[in-house]
Amino acid sequence: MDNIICIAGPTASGKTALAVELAKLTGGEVVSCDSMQVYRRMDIGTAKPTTEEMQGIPHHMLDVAEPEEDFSVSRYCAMASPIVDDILSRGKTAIIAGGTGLYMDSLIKGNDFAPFPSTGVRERLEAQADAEGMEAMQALLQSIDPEAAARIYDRKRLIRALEVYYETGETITEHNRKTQAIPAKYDPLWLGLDFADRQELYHRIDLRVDLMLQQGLVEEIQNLLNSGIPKKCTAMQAIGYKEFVAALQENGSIEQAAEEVKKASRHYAKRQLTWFRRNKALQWLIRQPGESAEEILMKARQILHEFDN
RNA sequence: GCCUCUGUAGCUCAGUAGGUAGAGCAGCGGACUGAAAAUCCGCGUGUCGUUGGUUCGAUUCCGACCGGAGGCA
Repeated sequence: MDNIICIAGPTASGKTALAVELAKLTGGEVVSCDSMQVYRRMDIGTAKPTTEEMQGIPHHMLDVAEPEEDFSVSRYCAMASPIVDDILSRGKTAIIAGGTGLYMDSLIKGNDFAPFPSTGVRERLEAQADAEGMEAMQALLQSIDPEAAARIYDRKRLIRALEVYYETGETITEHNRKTQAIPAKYDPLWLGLDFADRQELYHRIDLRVDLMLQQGLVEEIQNLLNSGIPKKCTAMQAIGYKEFVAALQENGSIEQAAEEVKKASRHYAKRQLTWFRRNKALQWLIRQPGESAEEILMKARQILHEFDN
């Protein structure tokens, strides 16, 4: 097993704090695995760890892109993988913590991604989908990659499957089969955070959203808007941003937008759990009602200890 | 006190011309290979307020009672 600990879990489950504690314990460094914390000037709404929360522990993969930029899994892996290698080469533990399951799995597996299409390809497919309808696109994919057509039914993935074929001449099914055959790049210890009582998680989410508002989330968003950031860039799709942007620009109430943020966060937390649950190597640290973060930390230490011996 | 309306899923409400009921939201489950905080798929048993009556059969009709809203005094 490599000297790597992955900490997965839904939003507001305590990943940031546990990562720092384990880093202090093992002499490690934290590698954030979060698709939104990579953006600069988006601190409050992404719950990016503060300097105080970091407690002197080096954190990587935070503030590595401008909000106007398009970030992606492949870019994340290209940047994070050398960082992990560097930490390991210095004999330290890499603690990969975050809630973006696709990024985390891809980093660990060392996924190779089909290239992004040259300019215009995606736009052309989008236009074609608008003009001819999804059934036509489905039929098109059926003719070049029946296997993918059978399992893909949402627009985004359908278009991606087509563009990969047009760009590389290889179907997405072939591409995926090849990358899946490659053994995983790293062999980490997987830890997962969850709550026995789901309502407890949801309550924490509510509190966190209220706290973000107190900390000045609306001002942070106003600053981004004042800087002229395009509303439809990837960063502005973040939960906690898109809802308030809409409220600000359409004269909606902040209170109502806050409720929407809480709701979207609950849905998101569920999707995160669904993603992580299929990882059978992951050892869950389930927090029982009334249990403290310290008790969870103790359980984590126990698991680490077992693996050291 | 009287009159009218109302009580169906966690919430908002539909419906059954008498044969025990269904939408949205919430909630739950799932998928996921260069947008992933994105994108998409699936899941609806609940004393039909309580209690009598009519009926082969009542959530549905009738009565009483208990909530709620409004009106008149």
